[in-house]
Amino acid sequence: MPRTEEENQRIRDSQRANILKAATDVFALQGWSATMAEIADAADVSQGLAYRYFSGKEAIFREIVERVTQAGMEGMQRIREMPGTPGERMANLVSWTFDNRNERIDFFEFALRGFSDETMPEDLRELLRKPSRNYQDLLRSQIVEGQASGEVAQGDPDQLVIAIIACFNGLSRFPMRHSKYFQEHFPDSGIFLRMLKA
Amino acid sequence: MPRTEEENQRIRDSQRANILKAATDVFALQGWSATMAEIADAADVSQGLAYRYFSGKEAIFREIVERVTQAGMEGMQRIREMPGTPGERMANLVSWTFDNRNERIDFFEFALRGFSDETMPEDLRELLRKPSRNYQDLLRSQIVEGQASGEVAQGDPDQLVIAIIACFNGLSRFPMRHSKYFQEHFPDSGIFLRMLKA
Amino acid sequence: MPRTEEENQRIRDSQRANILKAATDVFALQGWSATMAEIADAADVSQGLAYRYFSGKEAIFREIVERVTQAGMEGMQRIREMPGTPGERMANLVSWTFDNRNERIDFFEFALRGFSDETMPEDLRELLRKPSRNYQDLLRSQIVEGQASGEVAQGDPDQLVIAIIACFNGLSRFPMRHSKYFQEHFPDSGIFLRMLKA
Amino acid sequence: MPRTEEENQRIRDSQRANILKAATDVFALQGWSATMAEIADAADVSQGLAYRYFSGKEAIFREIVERVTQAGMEGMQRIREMPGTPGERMANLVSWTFDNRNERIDFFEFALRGFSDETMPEDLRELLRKPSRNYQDLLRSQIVEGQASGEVAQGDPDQLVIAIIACFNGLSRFPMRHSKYFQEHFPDSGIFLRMLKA
DNA sequence: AATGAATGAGTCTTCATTCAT
DNA sequence: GATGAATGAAGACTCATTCAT
Repeated sequence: MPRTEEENQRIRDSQRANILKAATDVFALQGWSATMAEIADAADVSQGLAYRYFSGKEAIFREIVERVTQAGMEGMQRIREMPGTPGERMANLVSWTFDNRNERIDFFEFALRGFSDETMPEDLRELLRKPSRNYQDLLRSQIVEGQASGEVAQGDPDQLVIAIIACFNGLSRFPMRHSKYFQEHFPDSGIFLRMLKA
Repeated sequence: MPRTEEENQRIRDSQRANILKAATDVFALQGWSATMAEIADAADVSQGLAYRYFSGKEAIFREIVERVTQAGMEGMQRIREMPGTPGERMANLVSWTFDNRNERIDFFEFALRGFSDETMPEDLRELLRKPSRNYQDLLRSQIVEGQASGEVAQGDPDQLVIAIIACFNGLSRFPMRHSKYFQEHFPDSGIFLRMLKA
Repeated sequence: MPRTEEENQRIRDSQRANILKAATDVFALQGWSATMAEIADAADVSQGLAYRYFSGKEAIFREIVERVTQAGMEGMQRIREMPGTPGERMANLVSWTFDNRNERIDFFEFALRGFSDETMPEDLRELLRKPSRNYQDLLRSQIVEGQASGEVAQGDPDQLVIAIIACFNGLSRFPMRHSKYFQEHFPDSGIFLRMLKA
Repeated sequence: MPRTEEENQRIRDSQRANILKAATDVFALQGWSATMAEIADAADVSQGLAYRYFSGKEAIFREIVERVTQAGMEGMQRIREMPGTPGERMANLVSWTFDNRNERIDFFEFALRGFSDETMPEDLRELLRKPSRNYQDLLRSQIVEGQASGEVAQGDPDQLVIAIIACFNGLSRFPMRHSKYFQEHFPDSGIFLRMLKA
C-alpha cells in the first residue's frame, strides 16, 4: 500500500534537512568549489535526489546562506536593543562576535566568503554582502556612540571598523581553522576588545 | 629582416612581466581557481602565448609566489636582526606587517592561502606553507620574549599569535579591499599593537 | 521507482563492454593517437560517460592490453608445454600465430606497437613490451632447439626470429586488413613455415 | 650590397633541401605526429622559414613521399623490364625489396604507413597508397608468371602476395627497427624467397 | 520518493599556422 | 631571406545538470 501523505511529508522534510546539513558542512570546508557529488555523498543520497529537492547547487547554497544569515541578523538585532551604555553594547557585540564562535562561525564562514571568492556567481555574492554590510553598520554605530561617551578609543571610527571586521574575517577563514592548535588557542574576545579600549 | 635580438628581448621581458602582473591580480582575487583564459585575457594575450612564456598555470603561480615570498622573507630577516628590546622588535614586526601594506599585502594574500585552499595542488600548497610558518614562528618568538621582558601582555602567547595573523589575513582578503573606503581608512598598526600591549 | 540493481548492473556491464569494444577497434586502427571523442563516438556514448566507466584514455587502453595479452600469454604457455619434437612445437607455434588470426590478431596489433609508438606514455609502452619479449623469447628458443634437432633450417636463428615476427607484425597491420580481399586470401601458416623448413 | 640572384637561388635550393632532409628523418622516426617545431629544429631553421618554403606540414610530407616514391617506382620498372625467366624476375624483385634495405627503407617506411596511420589526412594516405598498389600488382604478376613456369610454389597467388607484403611491411615498421639487434640480424632475402619456392 | 545512467559545457594544454619586423 | 612572437582550433578530462526507470 502507498505511504500516507503525512508519512511522505515527514520523509521530504527530513531529507531536505539532511541534504542542507550535509551541504553546509561541505561548503563550510571547501567553499563554493565543493561538488554536487560531494554534497550528495555527504548526505548519503543520490545526486538525482538532491535535484528533486533543490533546483541546483546555487539553490542549496542560497538556502544555507538564508538560514545562517537569519540567526546572524537576529543576534545583531538583540545587541542593538540591549540596554546599557554604548561601550557595554560595543563590548557585547564584540564578544558575541568572537566568543562561542562555534555557534556563530557558520554565519561568518559563509558571509565573508562572499567578498573574496570570485568563483561564486554574482547573485550569490550579493546575497552574502547584505548581512556583512548590516554587521558593519551596526559595528560602526556602536563605535561612534562609544567614542561619544568616551568609552571607546578616539580616532577614525572606520579604521576601527575595518580592524575588527578584518580580525573576524581572518579568524573565520583562518589557515588552519580545523587544527587542534587553532581550536585550543582561539583568542578571547578580550584581546580584540583591547583594540577598542579608550 | 628579423627583429634585432634586443628588440625581441624587450618584447619577451615585457610580455613576461605583463602576464605575471595580470596573473598576480587574477590569482590574488580568485585564488587558484582563476582560469588560464582569465589570466590570458587580463594580460591581453592569447592563451597559447601564455604557454610560450610559462609551462603552465602552476609555473605561473609558482613564480609569483617565489617573487612575493622573497620580499616577505627578507623583511622578516631584517626584523629578526634588529637591535632594541623584545617589545620594540615586536612593535616593528607588527608595523612592518600592517603599514605600507601595499608592499606586504601580496605576500599575505598568497602566503595564507596555502593553508586553506584545498583545490590547489599539494606542491603549491607546500610552497605557500613555508613562509607562513616562518612568519608565525617569528611572531611567536617575539611575543614570548616580549612577555618575558614585561613589554607584551601576559596570557597564552598562541592566542596572540592567532589574533595577529587573523587580523592580517583578514585585511589581505578584506571584503572591499579595492574600494576607496578601505584604502582611505586602512587601520594604523597602532590599533593592532594595542592587542599586544601590556 | 529506481531501476533494479540487476538492471543497472546489466546496463553497466553492457556499456562497459560496448566502450571497450569500440575502443579496441579505434585503437587497433589508429593506435594511441585515437581520441576520446572518437572512442565515445564509436561507442555511441558521450565523452563524459566514457569517463564514468574508465578513469581515462590510459585506463581504457590498459584494460584492453591486459585482456588481449592474457589470451596471448596463455596460448604461448600451452605451446611451451606441448609434447613432441622441437620442430613440431615450432610448427605449432607458427600455426597458432598465423591461423585463427582473428583471435590472435588483436594481441599482435596491440603488443607490437609497444616498441614503435613514441607518442605513447612510457608505462603503457612497457606494458606492451612484456608480451612482445615473451613471444620473441619463446620463438627463438623453439628455433634453436629445432635447429639442433635438424628440423629447422640452419643459419642465424635471430634472422629467422625477425623474419617471423615481421611477418606477423605486417599481417596485423596490413594495409587493407579489413578488406574482403585480405580476408579471403589470408595466407596459410604453411607458407610461413617454409621459411623455417630445413 | 644585395645578394645576386644566383646567390639567392643557391641559398633557396640549399635550404629547401635542408628542410626536406631534416623532415624525412623526423617523419621516418616519428611518423605523421612529428611536429613542425621538431622539423624546424632538426633543420636548424626557424618555424617561420619552413613556412616560406612549404605551405605546411602536409606539403612537406607530400614532397617527401613524391621523392621517395619516385625511386621506388623506377626500381620496380627496372625489375619489370628485366630479362630472364619469370622465376628469376620474381627472385630479383624479392631481393631488391629485402636486400640493401637502407636504400629502400625510406620508400617502404613512408609507403606503408599510409595504410595504417589513420591520423594522417586522407589525401596523404591516398598518395601513399598508389605506390603500394603498384608494388602489389607487380609482385602478383611475377608470381602468377612464375607459377605458370613452375618456378613458384602453386596455390592461391594472392596468399603469397599478402605474405610477402606483410613481411616487408613488418620489417619496415619493426618494433626495434633502430636497435643494434635488428641491424645485425636483418634477414637475408633468401629466407623470404623460401616462401615462394616451388 | 529515489536512483544512477547519461549529457555537454567548460578547463588546461599542445601545436599547426600566421604576422610584424 | 629570415626570425620568433602571436593566435586559435583541437584534445583530455571534470562536473553541474537532466532523464529514464
